[in-house]
Amino acid sequence: MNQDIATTVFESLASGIRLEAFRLLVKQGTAGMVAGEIAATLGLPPNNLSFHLKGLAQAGLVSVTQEGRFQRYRANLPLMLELIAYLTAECCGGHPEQCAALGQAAGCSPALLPALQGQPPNDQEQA
Amino acid sequence: MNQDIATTVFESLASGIRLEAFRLLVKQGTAGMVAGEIAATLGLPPNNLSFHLKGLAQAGLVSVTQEGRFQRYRANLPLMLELIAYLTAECCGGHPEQCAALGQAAGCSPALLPALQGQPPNDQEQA
DNA sequence: GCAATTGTACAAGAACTATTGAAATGTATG
DNA sequence: CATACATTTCAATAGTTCTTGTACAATTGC
Repeated sequence: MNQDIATTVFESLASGIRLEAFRLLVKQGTAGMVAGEIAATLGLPPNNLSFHLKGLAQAGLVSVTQEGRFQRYRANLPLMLELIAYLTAECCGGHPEQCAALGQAAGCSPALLPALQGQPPNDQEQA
Repeated sequence: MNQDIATTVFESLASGIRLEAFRLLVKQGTAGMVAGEIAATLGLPPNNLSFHLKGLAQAGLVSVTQEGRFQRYRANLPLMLELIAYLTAECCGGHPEQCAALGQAAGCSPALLPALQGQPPNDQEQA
């Protein structure tokens, strides 16, 4: 993870259409969805959705697989985890207990946490 | 958390300048930094930085406190946690074990995790 | 009250992004 | 081989964002 990748990812999620498409794919998990399904679910013209899915794919947030004449899209969760780690790197200048005074967030994330906890804090490649 | 807030936050972090400013403030923790310090650290013209800090503040990612003639900025970590929860809401369609096959992310985030784990998965306000 | 310092607000131009419609690509089917 | 289907690509337009320079407001100290 570096600044370029991070800004690209954020830029990708800065559009309501791309954000909804990504969240929809997160919900589907490894099953993913084909382009037409996504367009129908979100009520969007296929060419417009294709434009945004392309952006998500270039940012690495989704992956694409061809299935006959369908294109199946899947969310890339590991990238999100890297991004979170990048954002909170060296957080609170070595006094992370300051960050612990929080009380929100839910969803499915608990399932993601073991992966986070298994790693000791380490420096990113920042200068 | 809703789509509007989420896109605003992502939009805020989609600029390299704002991303670096936010990460810098995350590192400072509750101490925060005054505008001039941030501008000097990032090597930016004060008016340009002010423009971007304003965007971060409007998105809620940073808070501002006046200290005499200084403006002290601090990162808003709880908002980031809400955002992460929003992104991963209902992830994998009720089969979150699919998400567990990850292995990355680090930094200070382990300190943030108890806050996440304390909550059972629940629905967001999406339709 | 006056000047210096810190920080923000405003305006203009260049660059970028989003949406739409039409056409093209590639795959399955009769 | 011809047709229908799923998706992408291209071109044009409209709107938005970023950067720079200048001007303004607020606080401090004499």
